[in-house]
Amino acid sequence: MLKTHHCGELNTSYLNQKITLVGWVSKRRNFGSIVFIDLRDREGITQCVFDESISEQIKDVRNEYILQIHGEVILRKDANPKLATGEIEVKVSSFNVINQAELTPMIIQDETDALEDTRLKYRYLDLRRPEMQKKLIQRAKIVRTMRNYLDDNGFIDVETPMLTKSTPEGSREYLVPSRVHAGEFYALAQSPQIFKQLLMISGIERYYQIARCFRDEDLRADRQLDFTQVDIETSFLEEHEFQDLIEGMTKDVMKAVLNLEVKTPFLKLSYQDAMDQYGSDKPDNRFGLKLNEVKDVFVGTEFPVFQNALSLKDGAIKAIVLNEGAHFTRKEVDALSDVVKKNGAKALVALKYVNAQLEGSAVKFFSEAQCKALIDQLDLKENDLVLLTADRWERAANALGAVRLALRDKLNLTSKADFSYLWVVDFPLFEFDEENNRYVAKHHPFTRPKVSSVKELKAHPELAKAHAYDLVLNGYEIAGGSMRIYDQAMQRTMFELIGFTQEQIQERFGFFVDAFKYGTPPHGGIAFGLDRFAMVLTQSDSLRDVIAFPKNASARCPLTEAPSPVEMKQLEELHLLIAKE
RNA sequence: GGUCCAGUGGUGUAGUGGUUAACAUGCCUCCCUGUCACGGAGGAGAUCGCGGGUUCGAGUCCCGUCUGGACCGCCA
Repeated sequence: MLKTHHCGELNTSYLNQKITLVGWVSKRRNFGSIVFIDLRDREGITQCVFDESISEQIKDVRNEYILQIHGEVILRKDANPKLATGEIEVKVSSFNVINQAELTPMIIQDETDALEDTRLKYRYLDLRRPEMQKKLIQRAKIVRTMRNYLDDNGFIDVETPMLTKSTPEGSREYLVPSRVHAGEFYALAQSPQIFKQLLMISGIERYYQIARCFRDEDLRADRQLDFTQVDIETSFLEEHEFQDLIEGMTKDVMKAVLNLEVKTPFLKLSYQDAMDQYGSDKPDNRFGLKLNEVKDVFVGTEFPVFQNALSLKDGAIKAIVLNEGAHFTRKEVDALSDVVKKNGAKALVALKYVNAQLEGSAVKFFSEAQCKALIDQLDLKENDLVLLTADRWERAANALGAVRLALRDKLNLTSKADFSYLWVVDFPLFEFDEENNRYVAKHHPFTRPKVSSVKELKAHPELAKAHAYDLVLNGYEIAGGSMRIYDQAMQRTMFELIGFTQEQIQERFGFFVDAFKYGTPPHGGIAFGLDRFAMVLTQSDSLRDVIAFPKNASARCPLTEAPSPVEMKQLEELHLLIAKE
């Protein structure tokens, strides 16, 4: 037996026992004739003491060597309350060096000073850090809790193909050339969407899968090329029944992982309200600074910045009031103005309310009545800062919503230890793609419209709402789903409205449309972004902290150096040629 | 595709156009019997990402390029 205990379990109840531990040398403290070694494994750290009878022998032992130590558990002279094993130590009688280690390129402790690039290159060392191990363990606990809940509620875990058919709609796909069929390609699944719907048609009724998905899009701190979805689909449930089920699962996860009780039901906000109040379809509602609509106040103003919004049917003038914000410097306001511009709106107008008067370069364009109306409507207090953006409704709301988040970060208005869930519901069914001059499905083309008939949908597609819902946690979309269309005519209408010809429908989704003919149950589901969920629950800043071997922001793996060129022979087998640049 | 930020011993940072590039940590040697971020003495370790330019003189200014990060577009 290599070891009798692990490095996190010994305490005073083991006093005087002879034990054997194996672990990595985390730290040496050398006092000449007495040497302390912190021995580390995945469960924790135990201090081992080498007294004068043996200290000379470990003179050459270095950090990250793997030691097997035999010894006796004894009480410490001075306990270390920071360690779980801090009341005891092991008096070493003998030891073996199981393996040596070269000097590591980074320090293996929680407070590492290494940059992420270095950490990813030596990920196997980075993952030795207790903090990283804790995150992986918490992630596993999230998955286990979700599995248990779903298993207990009659769900069946079914695997669906990763190599599947290309459906060039939605995100860009990874194509995989077929060796057997020259010139033909699989696509890596962007999601098991179609298969899980087919499983409903098969009568599986309740399905889930921990599914790896692949999307060839640019990465972000909260986006990876391949990521994990907890994919769920059910038949015969109403939207609210399904949401209740998901809330129950979320509650279990919070209890199991963080020992937190969360209150259900979660708040439900319509897309319209979320945008109006928070300027986001994934609002962080842990703090105030809600948006106000003040277009009415400025009707008839000469102020050029507001003219366009006032003339547009869907124009809006949105305002945020920041209490005690009047001290903001020009530079600070300019930084917020940059946020607005970056998010697509034209300009940010800043007004200060001091000495019971509005101040700011825009004020000269406003009538006294307009100023008074603004002060009343926003209920301004002395030293308030008012931030205004005028544009098309969605754009103005979105831009000011970004300002709201910038203020959150600047003023530290939230804590990562606070968790707030909400649903965003009643999304528009379509959005208009100006580039291609057509409607596209906001969620996806299988989403059930909230309309009474095909006729109604055809008459006013732009007005239709969707049976779609996003679960939002602290400003992150952690899950998204919908009730699906189960009517053939409705599904065909959806495809037509987003501009597919009959031939295209047949070519891309023929098998799917065909399946609908044979008794499709009402169904719907959701997909959790597991990585993102784990990121928020572990209070991490980046998805990369909860993925063992992630890609970096430029879609490379610094550890394996993927992607890489391949040999000509491989390309030939796949019937491929690389075009010269 | 775009915007912004960063690149200096192993690691992480400082560095106002001017001497031998500084600090912390890690590493090596020696000393130390109660440390736990141990302490003390000494030491090694950098062609300042790369290329070009301005200048008497560039880590510092300019241009290009590469790498990394954040964001916008994109992510049905």
